[in-house]
Amino acid sequence: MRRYGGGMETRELRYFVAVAEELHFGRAARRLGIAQPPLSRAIRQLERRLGVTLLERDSRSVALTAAGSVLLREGRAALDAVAAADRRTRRAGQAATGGPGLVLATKTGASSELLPKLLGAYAAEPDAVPVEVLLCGIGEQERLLRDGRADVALLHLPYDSTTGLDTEELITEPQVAILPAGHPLARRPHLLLAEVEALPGLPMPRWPRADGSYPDGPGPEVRDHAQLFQLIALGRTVVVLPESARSLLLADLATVPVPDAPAVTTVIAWPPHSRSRALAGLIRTATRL
Amino acid sequence: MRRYGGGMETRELRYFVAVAEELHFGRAARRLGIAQPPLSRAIRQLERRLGVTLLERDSRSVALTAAGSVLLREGRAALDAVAAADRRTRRAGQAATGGPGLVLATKTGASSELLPKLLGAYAAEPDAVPVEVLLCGIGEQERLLRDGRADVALLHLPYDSTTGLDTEELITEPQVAILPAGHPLARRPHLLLAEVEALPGLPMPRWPRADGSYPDGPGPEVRDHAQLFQLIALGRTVVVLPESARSLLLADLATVPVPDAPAVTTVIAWPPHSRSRALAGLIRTATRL
DNA sequence: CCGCATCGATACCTTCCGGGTATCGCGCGC
DNA sequence: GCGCGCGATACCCGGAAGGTATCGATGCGG
Repeated sequence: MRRYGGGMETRELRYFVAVAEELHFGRAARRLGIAQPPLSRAIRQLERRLGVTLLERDSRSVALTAAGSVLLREGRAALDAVAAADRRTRRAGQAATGGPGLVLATKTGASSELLPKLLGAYAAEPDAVPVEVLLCGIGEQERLLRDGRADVALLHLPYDSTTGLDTEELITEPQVAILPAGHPLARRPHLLLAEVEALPGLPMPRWPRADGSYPDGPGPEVRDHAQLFQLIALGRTVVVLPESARSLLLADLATVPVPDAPAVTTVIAWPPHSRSRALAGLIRTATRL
Repeated sequence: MRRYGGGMETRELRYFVAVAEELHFGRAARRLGIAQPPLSRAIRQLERRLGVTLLERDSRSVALTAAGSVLLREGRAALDAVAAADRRTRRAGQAATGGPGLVLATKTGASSELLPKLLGAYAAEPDAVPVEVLLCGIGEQERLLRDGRADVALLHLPYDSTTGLDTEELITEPQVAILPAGHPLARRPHLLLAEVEALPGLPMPRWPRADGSYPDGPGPEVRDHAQLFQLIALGRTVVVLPESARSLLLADLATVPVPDAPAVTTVIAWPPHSRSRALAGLIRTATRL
């Protein structure tokens, strides 16, 4: 049995996170749908109750203190946990009335072979529940698991981080370079990573980050695999992907093994404390594939 | 940038967790320091807003629904995260004024060789901060990390669970049986686990669980290593411990290797998202020992 | 079968706090 | 110097949280 001394309210956390992200009380207030004065007051109260200065403010600028950055990081995690509690409880309530039993998050276009096999095998289990598949962008999965929008995800090491998640390895596969069918290197038995990266006139594509912005660089900005493959066919870029990406290839593309590229391991991941009956079943099915 | 739609307040979560743990509105209200009617109302409001029945109540008993158990589990995690945000922010504010920079949790009596070495080596680092050591009971460490009372912990696999934590392995050591010096088996070169467990009249001791209660069984209840060793010396029990426990042994005790007992790995563990400069330094020092 | 105790729900009142409007104080730029 | 942007302050209002009294149901002992 535990005691939770009357601590911070999530409202205060939401307010602080908004201000800390905007570094501007007016904008933060607008984003929160309240007026600016109550927001100022709320932050001051929070600072007084914590006995800590969170924001250094003069009338021209607002900046985070060291304690403020800690609360920004921890506060986001806490808000995610609260949001997860909310969503998962709602879903648990509706599960009885036919809603999806599990939400699985995976990267768009990835695991095109594994995923149908997994869903098929699981659906055949005696106590299977409906599985909703959530296709999402790069690096989005961890967030979805944390805030309760997903119960389980397929991640790809070493690209995705699994810190704070429980995982089981499913398959490991080598990577291949994907080239236009007519490219001179397309007939080579294999390529080295360095060779692929140094291909003149064929810079690696740039994927969007979590916030939607693109890193700097020479390569084209791509948003999904369809776009990517078309650009490769046009001879504008090149990419190294796990072997299984072959299954969604266009006709005029060729693959060449890249033995020194790190092998990609597909893992099934879930938040550590949530071990529902249905989730356990799905994981068991996955590891048996 | 993320939006957190106006969701649950921590007060509601605290209330629900109290009721779910007590399964009794009156007791829960007393525990929370409020009257019973506002508590009933708060739970009803929570249920209405979630659109989910959390508790099945007739006027004689209260029981959790499936959704209720989900909210109990997720709510505890969320409250821990909020408590962690609170505590870590407070500490970050006081850190400037000389408070402890890091709080390390370890089991009382364990790692008696490793811990001083680690603290010594870290203190010698150029940018070391003060480290407070928190001695705690079995299985308490995960909780301390989760709710922010500790920043880092020493855990012992396979006894402790590391789900949801980031870890680095430090050392792995075999286990030994600890016997009274005069015991007939004390002169054997090694013992099998089965032999130790079957010792007539020497049942394994029982350790308290997280909630303070003891599992059933024939062995004596022990609370710490001093108590345990005294009981062994008295010939009332026997135990299998990692080799390094030798360093805190009494004179009239003997150790015998137990090669088939699982090796114990000491790991340093920390919550996944909190990677402060000081913490990174401590972990680096630890892995270099 | 009838009090009686127990426990959650309801009714009603009070207080306090979250939120709004108006305004101030301050620093910057035209 | 004057306007303007921004955060802080002052003040008011409404609603929600909390308390007291009471009800209604249920199980139990006499």
